[in-house]
Amino acid sequence: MISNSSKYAVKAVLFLAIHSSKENKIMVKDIAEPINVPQAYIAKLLQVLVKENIVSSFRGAKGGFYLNEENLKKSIMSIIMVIDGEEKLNSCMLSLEKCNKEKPCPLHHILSPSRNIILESLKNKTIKDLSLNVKLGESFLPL
Amino acid sequence: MISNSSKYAVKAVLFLAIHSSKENKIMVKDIAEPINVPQAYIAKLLQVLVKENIVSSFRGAKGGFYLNEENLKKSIMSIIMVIDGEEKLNSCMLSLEKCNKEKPCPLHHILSPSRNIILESLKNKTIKDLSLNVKLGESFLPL
DNA sequence: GATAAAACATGATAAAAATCATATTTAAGA
DNA sequence: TCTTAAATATGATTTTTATCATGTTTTATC
Repeated sequence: MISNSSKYAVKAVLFLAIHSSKENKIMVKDIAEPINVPQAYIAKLLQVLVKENIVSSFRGAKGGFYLNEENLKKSIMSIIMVIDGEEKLNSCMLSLEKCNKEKPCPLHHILSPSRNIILESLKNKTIKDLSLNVKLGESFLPL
Repeated sequence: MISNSSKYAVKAVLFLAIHSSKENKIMVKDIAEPINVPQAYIAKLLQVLVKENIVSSFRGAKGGFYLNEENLKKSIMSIIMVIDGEEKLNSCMLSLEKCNKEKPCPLHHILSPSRNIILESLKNKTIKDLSLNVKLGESFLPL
């Protein structure tokens, strides 16, 4: 349902949300190590996040990645959408193909309500929300 | 979180639950086609399900697959366990590695409750439960 | 300007998941 | 007991996902 890549991307973005700012850019190698993801791999993911306006970057010497206010307002869902694409997320869980309210598969009733709650949460929660959570000591990163 | 293989396995098992009996065995090719899964692929999955006592089979001419009463009592979870293994299911959703109640990742609070509901349902619902559901017209298979 | 430090772009490789193919064993029926 | 129909076993291929490598562009600093 949700790829490894998306998980990595979420980790990286939250790391940036907590540790970076426009004045304090962070370069890939200093993101990759603490979140425990191969550098070349997260570099690639960061590039698509930059292109999609979820992460900001600055090239050249003294460059690096950071999140601006606009970036911080993006939802967790938007990260996953950008990395995995919509179909993947919507065909998620166990739900078999072409399963919907009118013609539900045998698992639809069981999984759908929880699944919807999860999707809604991912849509509503912003990057800022979760980073605040970490700053308040209610959750932890990295793990 | 849950592999394609597991989805296929669940489809096949439910199909057998609805259409087979000890007196009416069904052979792979007559399972594969209606559930829309490659024959050789589902054949392999069925073999591990047989080995794990979730499906019954009979070799040779007039042979085929079917579910007996004992099989029907197995949970949906047990199918997934057998195909995907435990780790996969427990490291599921977005939860980052080594995330637990004591040291929750930033997504833990968001995902955990729904995730637990889903896992519990999968544990509690038997194959028979779901097939009954289909027989009563409350859900559909195949889709 | 020249140099160095960084992101960016692109493609190659490796590992895992999904799919296909083929040969072996078992049982029924003639 | 021979033939045929089925599951079973095993391994090969393909596709997808994850990872690695290398060259190019941009910017700060000397």
